[in-house]
Amino acid sequence: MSDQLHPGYEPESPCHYRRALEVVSSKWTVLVFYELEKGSKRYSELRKQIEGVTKKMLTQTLRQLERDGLVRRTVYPTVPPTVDYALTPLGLTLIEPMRMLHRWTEAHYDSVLQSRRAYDNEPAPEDAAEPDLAAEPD
Amino acid sequence: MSDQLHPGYEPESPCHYRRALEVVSSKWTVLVFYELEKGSKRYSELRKQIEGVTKKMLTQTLRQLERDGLVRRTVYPTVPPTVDYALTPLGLTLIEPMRMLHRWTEAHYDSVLQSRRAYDNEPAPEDAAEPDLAAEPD
DNA sequence: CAGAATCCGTGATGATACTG
DNA sequence: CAGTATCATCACGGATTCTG
Repeated sequence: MSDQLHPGYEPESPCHYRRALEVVSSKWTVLVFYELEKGSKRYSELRKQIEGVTKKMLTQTLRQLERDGLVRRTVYPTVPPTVDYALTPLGLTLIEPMRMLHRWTEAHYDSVLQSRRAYDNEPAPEDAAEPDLAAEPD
Repeated sequence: MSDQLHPGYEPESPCHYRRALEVVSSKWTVLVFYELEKGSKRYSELRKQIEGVTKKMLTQTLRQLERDGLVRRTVYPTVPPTVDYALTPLGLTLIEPMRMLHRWTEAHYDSVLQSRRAYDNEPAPEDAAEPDLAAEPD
């Protein structure tokens, strides 16, 4: 338990914007959420669905979500251990806000990418005399 | 190799959930957003409002937002440089989703904190026979 | 199967100093 | 005022090994 997901900048974030992200913004959290949205799943299930996640990070993410009361962990005392994860009622309330972000991305992510490309093509606006359109040849 | 603020797990996040966070989830991004929501501000203004941010991080955050097309940077050629930052129309569209998260936190953050405390008081559920209510006296 | 423990690289972040 | 540049740290996250 050496790894804590959230470093201790402050005991509690003063801003509600930050508090929300504090709960959600981990790399794998959203993906776990996305999977559990569809229903409860086993540990190995999650590992298969969430490509690229290591056991360590998956466990760590799930533990944090459990600690925050967003996910409930159920252990069945079978001979090979069986552990089931599901969203709690509290966790379910987060689905709506996350869907909002989801829809925003669907609607505007192209614009973001476009803006990034445009930005990356402008070398360095040291002298803003006249806009030079000859950025790159065709 | 050529990585900016976001680690290159993949060229572009396949999941819209993650894409949204890719844009928003930086530590200072939300705070900058929170300030610019009220109107355009100068660099030094932002530095004063956002406590604890260094010039480096503020610049880095603003540059990223500018690159993503969410913030517009305006330089006035005064003798002491004056730089103004404001949300773009695209940036404004992000306010709504972020408000959702904001409200979620206002409504449920107490539950999260409560859950954390409860979780931290349970030492180690090695044997889950019966729920022991005598965790620790007050 | 579902983790725990360990080692370790990398990169984000913070502090400081310099610039135009 | 509004940055840039450089350095140091340290937690995040990955890979591996061990366990019940």
